[in-house]
Amino acid sequence: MVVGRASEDEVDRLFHALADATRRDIVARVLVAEYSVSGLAEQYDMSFAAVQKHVAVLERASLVSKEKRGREQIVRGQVDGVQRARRLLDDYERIWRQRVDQIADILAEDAEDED
Amino acid sequence: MVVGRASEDEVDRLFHALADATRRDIVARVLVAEYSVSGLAEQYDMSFAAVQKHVAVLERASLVSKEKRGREQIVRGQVDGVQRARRLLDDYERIWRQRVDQIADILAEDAEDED
DNA sequence: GTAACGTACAACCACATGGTTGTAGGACGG
DNA sequence: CCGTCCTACAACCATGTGGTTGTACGTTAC
Repeated sequence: MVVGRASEDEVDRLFHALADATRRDIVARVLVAEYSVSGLAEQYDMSFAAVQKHVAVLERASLVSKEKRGREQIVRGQVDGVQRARRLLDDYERIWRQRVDQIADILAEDAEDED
Repeated sequence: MVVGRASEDEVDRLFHALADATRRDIVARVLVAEYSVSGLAEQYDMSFAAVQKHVAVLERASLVSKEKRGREQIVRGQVDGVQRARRLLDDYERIWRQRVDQIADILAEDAEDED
C-alpha cells in the first residue's frame, strides 16, 4: 500500500495519541526532561488517574517509555516515535509531488492551458 | 508563505483525522487523483454515508477540499494540511535535539579538563 | 511497624465516534 | 414531465474515549 512501514494499527495509535492537546504537551515535556507520572499529574488540572491514562496511550503509541525507579515510574520521550509519524507524512507529500510532477510533464508535453 | 501556528483544536482535528486507516487511504487517493464522494465510496466496504462522514472529517482538518461539479462533489487532497502536520512533528524533534545538545554541552564542559 | 507516597486498575459516567438506514432535494438524461 | 444519480442530513445504535472516584499494593520515610 501507499504507506508500508508500520502496521495500520500502529499508525492509528500514533496519530490518535497525538490528537490530544494534553498528550502532546506531555510528549513535549518528557522530551525535554524526565518526569514521574505524579510529577506530570501535578502539571495538569485533572486527576492522577487521567494523566496515567494519557501516559498509557502515549506508551502504546511508542511516543514515551516508562521505567521504574524506586516507587516512581519515570516517563521519557521516545523521539523515534515522533520521527516515525513524521516519516509517514513525508510519504504523503512524496505521493503528492509525484502527481504534481506527472501533471507538470503532461502540461509540458501538451502545452495546454486549463482553468 | 508560512502557515501560522495552529490552534490546539486545529491540531486535534488534524491528527484525529489521520488516526483512521480509511481516512488515510482517502487522503492518499485524492492526492493522486480527483474522486467524487460516490467514487470514493465505491472503493470501500462501507456505506456511502460512512465515507461521506470520513470526507467531512478530513475536510474539517483541511486535509482535503470539496468542489461542486454538476451533481457531483469532487474531493481533492490538500497537501498543505499534510505539511502542517509534518511541521508540527518537526517541532517536537527540534525540542528533543535542543535537549540533546544541552546534554552534550554539559558533557563537553565536564570533559574540558581532558582537552 | 505505621504512615504517607506513587502507582495500577477497576467501575462508572457523559459524551464522541464510526457505523447503519432512511428521507429529502438538486442535477442530469429520457 | 419522470426517473435516476449524487449528495446531504437526521436518527439511531454500539462502542470507545476522557474524565471521575475508589480500592489495592509496593516503596519510602519516620
